[in-house]
Amino acid sequence: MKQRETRQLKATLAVLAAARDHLTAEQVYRRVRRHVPGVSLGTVYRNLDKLRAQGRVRVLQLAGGPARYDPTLHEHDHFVCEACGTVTDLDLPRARGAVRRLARAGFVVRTQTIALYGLCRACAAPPHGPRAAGAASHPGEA
Amino acid sequence: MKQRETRQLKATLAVLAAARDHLTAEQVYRRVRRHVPGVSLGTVYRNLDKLRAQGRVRVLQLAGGPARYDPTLHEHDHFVCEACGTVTDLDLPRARGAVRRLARAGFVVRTQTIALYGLCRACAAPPHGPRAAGAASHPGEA
DNA sequence: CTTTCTGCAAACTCTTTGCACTCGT
DNA sequence: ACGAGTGCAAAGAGTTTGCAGAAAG
Repeated sequence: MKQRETRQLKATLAVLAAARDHLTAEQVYRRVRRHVPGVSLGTVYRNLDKLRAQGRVRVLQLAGGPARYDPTLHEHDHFVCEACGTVTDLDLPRARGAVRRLARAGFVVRTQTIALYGLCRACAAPPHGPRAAGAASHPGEA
Repeated sequence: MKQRETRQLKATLAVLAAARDHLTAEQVYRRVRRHVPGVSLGTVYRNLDKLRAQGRVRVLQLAGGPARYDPTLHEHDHFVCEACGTVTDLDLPRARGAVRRLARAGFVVRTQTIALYGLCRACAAPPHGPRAAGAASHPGEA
């Protein structure tokens, strides 16, 4: 029942903490593999879920795509570029009044996620055409 | 290039329009099958996507689960019960100021989705214990 | 008739899991 | 030594797609 500090778990947390973007499980896997060459993707998933259960990582489920893991713990919001897939952190004002009203009506509100979808600055005003979806803005992943 | 009004498409739209909840593709499939017994799930997916592309249906991608199709077209928000899975419509105030600021910074904001997660009234104050996840509140699905 | 759409089934993506073995503690 | 953690590979959910034939216009 007691948590162990395995190399795989430590490396996973380190990768997430070091990343300023919002990595997918696959991306975390590729980076963890640099430090722990033999890791399996299954283990990365298990550890990511463990970290989530402990509240050490947040999971972002964005429209049509793999889950993204966010090491930033305080409640914040996201802008998702539909062209290049980049996720940008935002700090939007929360609808506190409405939440309080729900609470009074008997609901228990645990989390609130706000996501904006559209085109990021780079893709909206392309000097040389918009970037390709997915990889373009995060090269050299291996 | 021209759209056809097939029985399958008509039935799919009718099912969505009649549903006051937020159906998954599987649920739409089961209901469409009542009217067009031979439909395939693949066709339902194709038609749902067609409707989405035409802006006749909105797609809700909620944390860890299948996509849900929402016939309500105006921008609105959702409360998701983590216990029974029910999705409730909300109308929260939008962060218009922040969106305008983003637009001025060069971003193109196309959609904004707000989702609250927690326990609905029924699951928060259970007279006879909380409902089981998933089916409990939507029985009789055929 | 022409062209889009359909049913079927296989393929695909993302994620979870059973099992035997490994490694923290 | 004990048991949580691991690697592997297979299974699982959800969704997409290629193809030959059906059917809308």
